[in-house]
Amino acid sequence: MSKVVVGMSGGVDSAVAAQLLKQQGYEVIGLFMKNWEDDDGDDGYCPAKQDFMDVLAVADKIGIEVEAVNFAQEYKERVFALFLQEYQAGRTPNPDVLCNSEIKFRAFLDHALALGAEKIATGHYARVRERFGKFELLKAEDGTKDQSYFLYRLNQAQLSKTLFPLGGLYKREVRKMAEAAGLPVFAKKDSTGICFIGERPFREFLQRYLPKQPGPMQTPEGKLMGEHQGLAYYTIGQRQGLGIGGQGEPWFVAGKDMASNTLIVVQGHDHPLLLKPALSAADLNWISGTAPHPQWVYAAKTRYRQADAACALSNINDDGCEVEFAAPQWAVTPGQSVVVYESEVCLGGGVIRA
RNA sequence: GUCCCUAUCGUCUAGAGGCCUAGGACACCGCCCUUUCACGGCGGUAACACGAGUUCGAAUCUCGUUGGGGACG
Repeated sequence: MSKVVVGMSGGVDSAVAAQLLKQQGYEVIGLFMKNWEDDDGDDGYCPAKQDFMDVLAVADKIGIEVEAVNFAQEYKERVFALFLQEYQAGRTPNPDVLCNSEIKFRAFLDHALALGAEKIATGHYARVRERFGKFELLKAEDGTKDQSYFLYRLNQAQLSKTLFPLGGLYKREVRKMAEAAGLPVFAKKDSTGICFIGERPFREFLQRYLPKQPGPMQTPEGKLMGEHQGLAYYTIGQRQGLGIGGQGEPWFVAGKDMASNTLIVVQGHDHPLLLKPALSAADLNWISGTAPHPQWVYAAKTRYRQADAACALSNINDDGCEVEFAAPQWAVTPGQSVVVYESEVCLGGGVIRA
């Protein structure tokens, strides 16, 4: 009987994942991670505590052992530090992408292996397929919940040890199974916000780490439209929080000039400066271990939950590549990830530079 | 310091006596969406500068006061 360690968050998804594995005859151990403790001194309730209670309740129900681990140190060093560094540089990072490759599928994986597990599992909606000795990352069956975007930084070694029990299921089925199995979290609301940190007023949160740095908000022509609180607090395509009222269409962030501490804003959702026909990416990761053929037609997402956009890759090398889209993409943002697909297969991707 | 124009939600405005318990857009707030940040969808708060008239009835007419804008000073 092979041993699997399941990452359990306290939500429905990981609960059902654990339950399915148990049903399938694995020796299942649940592992609860606490990776964020910056707020522990603050008053107010601690959601992590409730989550752990939920994990215990679920584990008790399906009859598995649970352990809690703390990777707060690792999270801070390998994810959060870079997160802040990117914001400071004016980019908009995606911490959850790093969290997966550095914490869930590294620190956590290592820990599980040390416990004698053969595999780890999570409640992610994605699939792994072994083909010709290689492991492929596939989109989830439930296209509306597909989370392969967040997993594009995984490699062969990581995928070879990973199970995604929910990959072939629809979210509503998962909830039904949870209810049928009597799992107490069957109706629990999906969690959102940065993984392990949670949903919160974002600007306020960033301000705890990055000081305000007010400066001008200008149109591309140089007309002063207002004052921003600090370039780091804004992202390309952002509309809310600019405070530009009055005549006509809404305003959006189109760019940042770090040198002059100026936020560039434009009016109208379809302003040309918000549309980019191509981008360049760096810090690439190809899941198969080798870069895809240039010139073929692929699909890519520039942000999570975007529709796939037809594109071609070129100038692929160790440092980066270029991605050209069939149709211009809206609000392509440095720091976010481009993730490349070939139909259902997630090939990998990189971090957008420009 | 004579005369003229103008004064509506935070902002830009619709409104030319009853259809206005004042409409829209943008902003703002909330909810939904969402394991990033955003986008998006839905909803909400909020104004007739003030006073006195004329009218059955005034945001709309008149007269003052106050605040803005104007090639005689």
